Amino acid sequence: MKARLIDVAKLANVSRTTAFRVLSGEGNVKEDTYQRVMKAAEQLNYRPNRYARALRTKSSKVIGVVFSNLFSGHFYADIFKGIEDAAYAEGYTLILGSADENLVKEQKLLNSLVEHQVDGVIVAPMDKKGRKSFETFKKENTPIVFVDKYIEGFPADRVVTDNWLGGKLVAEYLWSLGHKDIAFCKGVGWNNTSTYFREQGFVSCLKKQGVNSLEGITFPRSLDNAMEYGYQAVKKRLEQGSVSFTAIFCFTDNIAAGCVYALLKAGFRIPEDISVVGYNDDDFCKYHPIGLTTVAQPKYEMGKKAAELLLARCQGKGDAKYREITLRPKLVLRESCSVSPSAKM
Amino acid sequence: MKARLIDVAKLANVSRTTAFRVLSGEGNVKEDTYQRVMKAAEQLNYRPNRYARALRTKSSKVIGVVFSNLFSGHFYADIFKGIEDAAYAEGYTLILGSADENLVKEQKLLNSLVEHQVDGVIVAPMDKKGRKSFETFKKENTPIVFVDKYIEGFPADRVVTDNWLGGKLVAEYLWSLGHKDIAFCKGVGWNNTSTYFREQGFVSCLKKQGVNSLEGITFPRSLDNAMEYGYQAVKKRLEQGSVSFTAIFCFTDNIAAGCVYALLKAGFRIPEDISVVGYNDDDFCKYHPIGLTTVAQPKYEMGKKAAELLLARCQGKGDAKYREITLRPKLVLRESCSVSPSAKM
DNA sequence: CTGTTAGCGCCTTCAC
DNA sequence: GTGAAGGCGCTAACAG
Repeated sequence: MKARLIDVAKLANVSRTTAFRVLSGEGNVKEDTYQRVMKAAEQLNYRPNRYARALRTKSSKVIGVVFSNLFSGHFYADIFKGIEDAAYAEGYTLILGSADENLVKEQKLLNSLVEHQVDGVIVAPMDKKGRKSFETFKKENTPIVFVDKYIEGFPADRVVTDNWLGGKLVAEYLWSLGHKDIAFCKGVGWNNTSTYFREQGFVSCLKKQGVNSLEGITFPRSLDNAMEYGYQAVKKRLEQGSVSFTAIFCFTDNIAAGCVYALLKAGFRIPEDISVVGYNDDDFCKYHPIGLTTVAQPKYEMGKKAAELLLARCQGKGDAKYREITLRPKLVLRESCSVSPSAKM
Repeated sequence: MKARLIDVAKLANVSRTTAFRVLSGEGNVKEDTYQRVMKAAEQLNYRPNRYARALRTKSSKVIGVVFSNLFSGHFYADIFKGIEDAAYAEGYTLILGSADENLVKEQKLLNSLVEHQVDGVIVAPMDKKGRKSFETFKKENTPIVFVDKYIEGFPADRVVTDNWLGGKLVAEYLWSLGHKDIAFCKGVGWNNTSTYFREQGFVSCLKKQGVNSLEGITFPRSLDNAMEYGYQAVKKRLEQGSVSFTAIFCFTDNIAAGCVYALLKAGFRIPEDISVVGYNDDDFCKYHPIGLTTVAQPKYEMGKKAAELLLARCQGKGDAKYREITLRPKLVLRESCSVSPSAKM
């Protein structure tokens, strides 16, 4: 299935050696030959097999990293742990890469994984714009399992939580406390299924109830620090003028932490003046001086299930039909929400 | 250097196939033969070469994990990012494993990395008791670079920060604020160079100044959640009776978050009644309602330097002498410390 | 129960 | 400027 050096060579009508010389960039080759080989390689989507190479050169170009403990208590960290446990139990090893919210890097990582002949991949795709990368990858016949986020209509298993429900739970809760002027703060440039459904569930539920005002608060900058993002978003909003909302729903706990900080600095009391809800139930929520009300997702479970699904496919035991596992989120009540001050008036 | 299947076979006086049958546990072999092969394998410390195996079986037993972003803003996460950037720039790939504060698991991870023929490893060793694992590993001639923590006297490069200085910085600062009754809260069972020196720097500096009391606060339980640990440690201490200290130095920010929470719940004001200092300068410190004073370490830098050192060695460019790079920590002042209430009296 | 043999895909020496 | 051939270490089909 996967193109080998010899396939490229044949297509270009040269020997393996010549093809190698071209592709490795070493040795002199006639311009014409060079072009033919390059074209053939591209056509076949050739990627060298790193295992063969490592075997031959005795250099794997892989580095092991062993930490005494991982960064647990955060969203992806806990998902990773779930994957790790399930994978190690079956003797599998993990290569981890972060796309840093950068589509090109996501693509590159996928390519690198093809070279590594991985048996499968677990991906939290960052944006539907990345779809093409996955389509290319899929041609290698390597199974993909989406976790947390997914590409709609793509032929792959997936394990997610019900984000629509998550948004709805928050909406209902805030509504039940009498909040009718509500804001939400999501990451800018987030264009993925999770936040999309979270927003849909939240907004549509409130609109149906007949909310007075529903305001989106954002700050247009890159996302390397979600806490800073939440902080800046609220700060900017406050500078623009007085505020009518009595509650904010933040799409992650980190954003919530930043919002809370900005609100507090500006003299608001939480929850008396403004209620805040986060999402994910990261560890710190519980130990935040204002216990953060949030929506918990079964993160570890998600990772574990994703790995199990993938391993089943790797071992040819996967269902013919792609599975779509949807786990339930859960509202975790703490102290950052109270009855709306306007309702009390 | 590394033992191959054929070496085992020769030593046991059997064919490769028989040796294979024994080691893979498949097929019937005479008890006597079985024993001979097992003994030979152990003697030679044989580990199958996963590249050869992957090439042959067309299954790598490796899974790729691609996340849209990583859990940045935490200690090991940022170190990992530094490693990742340096490694990817040179075409290297990373296998990440967490030992979960478990020596056996650390050992297993190392073994797995040997099978993977990694070109090198970067390790934050969790305890000097794990030394033997590294010695075994070292026999494979694979370079090791220690990051953050290290095994004393072990022949390997290392990149750390000056933890003794970090402890001293905190001690001097608290002393300058007039604190003379001070507590510290470190993780239980932590027996590594980082916390050891951190404690030494802190304690010895204070003793020299003539501190009134210096109390260690701990809670003997496993460390899966450092925030909970800090919380429980303080809670337990408060239950035991009244408190004389006016400041607590926590060995990580997570512990600090837990301590702060417990203190607040118990009615103490921070920093008016008790000052708190953390360590690491994780992102959340800045957005904590009580801005957390802490000690920043150049985490990303540490990871990057470690990777550079390792890559140099992998490419035969390493110094004959092992390098010991020590970076400087920095005290970050925020709002969780103030002049000692006893000094004001 | 044990051994012989061939080949995975790549890189590398050597010969033309 | 190009090609043929061999081997890295392991596994699996086939013999005995």
